[in-house]
Amino acid sequence: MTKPIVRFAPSPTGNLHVGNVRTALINWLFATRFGGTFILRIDDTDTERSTSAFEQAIRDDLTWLGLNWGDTFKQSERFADYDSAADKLRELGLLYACYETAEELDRQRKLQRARGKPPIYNRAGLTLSDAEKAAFEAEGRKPHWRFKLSGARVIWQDLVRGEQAIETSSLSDPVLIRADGSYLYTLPSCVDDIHANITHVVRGEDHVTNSGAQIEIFKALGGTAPQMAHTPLLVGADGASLSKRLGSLGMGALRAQGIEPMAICSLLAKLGTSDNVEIGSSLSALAEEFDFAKIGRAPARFDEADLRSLNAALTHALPFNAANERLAAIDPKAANEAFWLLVRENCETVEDAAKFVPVAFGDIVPLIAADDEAFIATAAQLFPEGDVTADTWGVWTSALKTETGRKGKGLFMPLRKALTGMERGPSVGDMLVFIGHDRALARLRST
RNA sequence: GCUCCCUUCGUCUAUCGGUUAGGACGCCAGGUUUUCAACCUGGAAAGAGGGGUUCGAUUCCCCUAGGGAGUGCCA
Repeated sequence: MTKPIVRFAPSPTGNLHVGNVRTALINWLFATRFGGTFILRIDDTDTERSTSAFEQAIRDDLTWLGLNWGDTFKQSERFADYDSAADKLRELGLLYACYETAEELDRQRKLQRARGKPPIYNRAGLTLSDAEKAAFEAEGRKPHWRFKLSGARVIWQDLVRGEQAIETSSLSDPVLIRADGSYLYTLPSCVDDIHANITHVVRGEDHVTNSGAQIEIFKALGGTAPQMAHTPLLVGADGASLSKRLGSLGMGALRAQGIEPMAICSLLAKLGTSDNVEIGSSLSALAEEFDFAKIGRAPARFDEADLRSLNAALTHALPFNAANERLAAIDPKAANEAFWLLVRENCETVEDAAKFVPVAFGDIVPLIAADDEAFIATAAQLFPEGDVTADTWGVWTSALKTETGRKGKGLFMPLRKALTGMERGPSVGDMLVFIGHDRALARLRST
C-alpha cells in the first residue's frame, strides 16, 4: 500500500473527549501501520467559537496520549486558498448566491416536514435574476453561498462500510460561505485535503452524508476524492448517545482520575473491533494490529468501568520509572521503587498508592478489635529484636502460631489490621520492612 | 416526518447455509497465595420478534420492534 496521509481535524471549540480521540487514534494507527503521515489540522474557521486555549489543550491532550503528528496547520491561515477555490466554483457555475434569512429557511423546513417531505432547500437562489438580487441587496441582505449538487448518485467504497451510495438529489445544496463571508467547514476541508494530499479521510459515521457533497466538491475543484472510512460512533454504556456525558469523558477529566494514556488508547483502539479488548504494550503495537476490516458496523458501547478495569490491569504492571514522577508528587518518600513494586497490585491508579504511604512511611491508626487485644499483646512480646528484614515476618508469625495456636486468617488478619490499619492491602510481611521495628512495635502497643 | 445504517452471551466480537454457535473482558465456583489483589482451573451466559426462501437458516429476503446517525448560515 502506498503511504497514507491522513488528518485529524478538530475544531478548537471544546476539549477532546473519547469520541474525538477515537477518531484521532484510528487515523494515527492507520498512518503508523503503513508508514504514512498523521497531520493535525485545526479547523478554526469559526472564529467566534474557536479559542487558542482550546487549541493548546487539544495539542496537549494529543501529546499526552502519545499521538504525535507529522505536520500541523490551522485553517485560519489559509483563507486565501479558500477564496480562490470559491472563485473557481463560481466560475464553474457551481456556487450560487442565496438571500434567505436563517429564519426563512427554518420556516421552509418546518413546512416541508409538516407535509411529510424531506426538508431540502428549494434552490430559489439558483433562478434569481440580477434585478431580484439587486433588490435583496438594496434591502441590506448579504448573500450566503451554496454549492450546486449534481443530483446524481455518488458512490464510493468505504473502507469500513463497504459500497456507499448517496443520492445527492435528496440533499440540500450545502452552504459553503456564510452571509458574513466566513467559511463553513465543508469547503475548507476539501481544499485542505487536496492541498495536503490527504489519501484517506477517516472519521465518524456522522459524516457519511457529508461525503456525498464533499466528493462532488473534490471533483469540481479538480481533485480526486480521498478514500473514505467512516467508523461507527461510540455510544454510552446504556446504549444511548454519548453526547450528553462528554464533559466527564474529556481527556482532562480522565487524566485527573489517574487514567493512563495507554488504557485510553487500548480501549479505544479495540472497542468495536474483532480483537480482544486488552492493554496493548505500546501504541506502535496497537498500530501493527490495526485493520479497517476488523471494525464492525454497529455502534460500540463505551463504558467508563471498562476503562477503569483496563487502567487497573495496566497499573498492576506499571514499571517504577513510569510512575516515579507522580509518586513523588504524592510524597517524596513514595518515589521508592521497592515501595511501588509492593503496592502497585493493590492500586487501580498510580495515585491510589497514596493510601499506603502513611502505612509505610508515616502514622496510621491501628485497628485492634477488643477480643484481639490479648493476641496483639502477645504478638508485641514476640516481635523479633533488631532491624526488620524480609525474614522477620516468617520468623515472627511462626513463633506466634506456636505460642497462640492461631493460624490462617485468625492469626494473620489481626496483625494486618494492627500494623496497617486496613483490612486489605499489599503483603504485610513486605510492608513490615518499610514500617520498621520501632513503628511496628508502637502500633502493636497502641491500645 | 423523511433518508441511511445497525441488532449473536452483561460487554466487545467469531461464524461468510449444515458448528456441541468459538474467543476475550466481566460474573460465579474451586485452587493457590497464612488477607485482598494477582495467578491457575472450572462454570453459567447469546442468535430481538414474526413471516418467508431452502432438505436445512444465526447466516439470504420481507415486515415489526429497538438502537444509532443524518436531515444546520455546527463540525
